[in-house]
Amino acid sequence: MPLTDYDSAACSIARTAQILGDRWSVLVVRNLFNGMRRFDALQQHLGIARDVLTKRLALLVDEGIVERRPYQPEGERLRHEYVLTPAGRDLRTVMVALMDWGDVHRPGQDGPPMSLRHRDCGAEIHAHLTCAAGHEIETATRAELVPLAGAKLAG
Amino acid sequence: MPLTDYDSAACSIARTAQILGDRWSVLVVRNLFNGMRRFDALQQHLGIARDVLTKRLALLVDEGIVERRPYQPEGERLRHEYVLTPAGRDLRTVMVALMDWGDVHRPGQDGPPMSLRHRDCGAEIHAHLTCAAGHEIETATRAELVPLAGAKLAG
DNA sequence: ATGCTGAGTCTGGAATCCCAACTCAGATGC
DNA sequence: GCATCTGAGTTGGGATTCCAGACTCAGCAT
Repeated sequence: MPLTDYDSAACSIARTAQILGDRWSVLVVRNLFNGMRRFDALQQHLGIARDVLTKRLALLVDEGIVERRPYQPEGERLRHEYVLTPAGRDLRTVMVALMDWGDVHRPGQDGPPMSLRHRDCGAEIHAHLTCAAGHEIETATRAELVPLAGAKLAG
Repeated sequence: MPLTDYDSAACSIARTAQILGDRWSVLVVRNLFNGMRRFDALQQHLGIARDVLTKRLALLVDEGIVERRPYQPEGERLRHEYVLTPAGRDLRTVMVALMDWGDVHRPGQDGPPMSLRHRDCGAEIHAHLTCAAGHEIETATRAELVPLAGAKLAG
């Protein structure tokens, strides 16, 4: 049975893309990774419209990727900040994969703008594919997609 | 200098998200990875509006991710098919990272729908992060982002 | 000549997006 | 007490984009 007979929606890529698949979600998550927590900081740094940011954050909170957490700075009233949940932090592999691709294929004039380093040893961090047997999977390495129990037929 | 002083657009994640950051692009690329090459097949399998698919494919071709290639099936007239370029195939790490996240955090009732296997050895393929010194980077591992020459100040 | 098919293009209405202005609550100043 | 400021949204109107379905077009088949 060809893979194309399986329902496209029953695919983890589709489910993830449904959450992250818009112009802003990925950038919001990236800034949260960088420690930015406040609404106005996100809004100004990204240049996103305020109402859109409100909706994106609400969606990310609904999806369990972001937590809206109250806090009160010294001598100010109670406010809210946005921080990644553990599920959100698990998106780091996705973020690094996106960054790696951009570094190689859209480097800009002056080369890559940022480098992600392992804090313990200072070496650069990159995303890559390996199989469970430990083989490195390069771009040209052949792979095959095998349907499991969770697969559904289309139609 | 805090990271937030750097221009958000001068970021490889932003550049990549600008191309892949909509509801459909990622799914189109996924289907191209699965060997689907023809317009109508993509349109029907994804349920995407025809004009939107036309625009997405044109954008992916412009960006060098997809090649529009003429071919002529036996006894039919000349047609076009869409195939990934080497830059497009480099997106596999991104796709697998998205799939891995979905498998863990949005598994569906019956578990993950698909498994990606190394064709040579049959073992499952996953995306992960390692530093150049060979350390495995887990979700909780601390990392830091270091500005390079390509970084620009905001404003 | 007529029909069929793959690959689009066209059209009108729905949904999003953007920008700017407005609101609201509590802290601060006078 | 009263006006002001600030962070975090909410609201309103116009511009884009999205969608579904109808239409087009080229060449093979009958």
